[in-house]
Amino acid sequence: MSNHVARRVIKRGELANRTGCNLETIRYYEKIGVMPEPARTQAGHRVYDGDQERRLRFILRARELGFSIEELKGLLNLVDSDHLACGEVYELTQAHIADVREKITDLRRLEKTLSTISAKCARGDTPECPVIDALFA
Amino acid sequence: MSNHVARRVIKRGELANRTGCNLETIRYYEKIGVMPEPARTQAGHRVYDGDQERRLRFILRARELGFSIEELKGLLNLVDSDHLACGEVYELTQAHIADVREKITDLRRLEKTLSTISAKCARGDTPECPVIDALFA
DNA sequence: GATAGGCTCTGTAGTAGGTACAGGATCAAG
DNA sequence: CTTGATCCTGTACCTACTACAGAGCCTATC
Repeated sequence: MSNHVARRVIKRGELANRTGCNLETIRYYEKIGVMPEPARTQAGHRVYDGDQERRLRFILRARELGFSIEELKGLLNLVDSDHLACGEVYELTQAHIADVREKITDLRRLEKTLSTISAKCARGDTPECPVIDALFA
Repeated sequence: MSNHVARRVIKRGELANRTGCNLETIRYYEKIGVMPEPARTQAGHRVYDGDQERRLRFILRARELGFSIEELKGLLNLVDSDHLACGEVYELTQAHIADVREKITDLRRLEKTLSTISAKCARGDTPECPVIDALFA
């Protein structure tokens, strides 16, 4: 007997397969409140519909783009609100871009320091090592 | 009465102050084995000497340069060994530089994607938002 | 209709690299 | 001798997951 409202619902394993998301991560997203509590079969198995699959893809994409869970929650609040204001999304995105740029700057500085140090290296078997010296300095 | 071998020893709080390291982090480094177990006063208070302060500075500097704790342990093993081979240090450093460069590349790609998406943004109060659309895509 | 093996459920523990307590002991100054 | 700073220990918390154990369920085959 098929449920009269059932239209293409899937279980957790299939959702994981279709989205490439780890099985347990889906449960985790439910726990932290970014995924809604899904419907259940009589036996208690979670069932997901197309909307929920789209939401999960949104979450995964945002995470892929480096949005933290907190930033993601901000985006989802906007998505979930009736009056989605593009300006607010823009602000969040700009803030995130600024974060990313800062990280890039930091890493570039880091790379330069490391390269400079390691360029001095004789690479020999000697106990004199400019890398170690630089770390001790 | 001063201990006959005591020469400029400090306690954990002063070590933290002098190095800028968090107080608890020192204990943590001891726990994970990158800092040695220090001497103790009769009351059980940790005391550190100049060598240990230098070692902590080394650790902090390596962490600042983005070496993971595992990488750091590798460096410390070399430092602690009798036959410090600069070549090995060089290898570890090069591997780390490669990691850093990869992170930079990833973040640059990310920044480009985010900038492209957000450049399309009208920043209006409209419910049409290219950022959200891009995330749902 | 029994059974095998897959799936799902729950709670909990582990990862990196720390940070932050609580509750008690000790130390130094007044 | 008291007060306040420092120290001790163990444990919990943080981010963002991931992995497991032990149980229950579902379906295909015999």
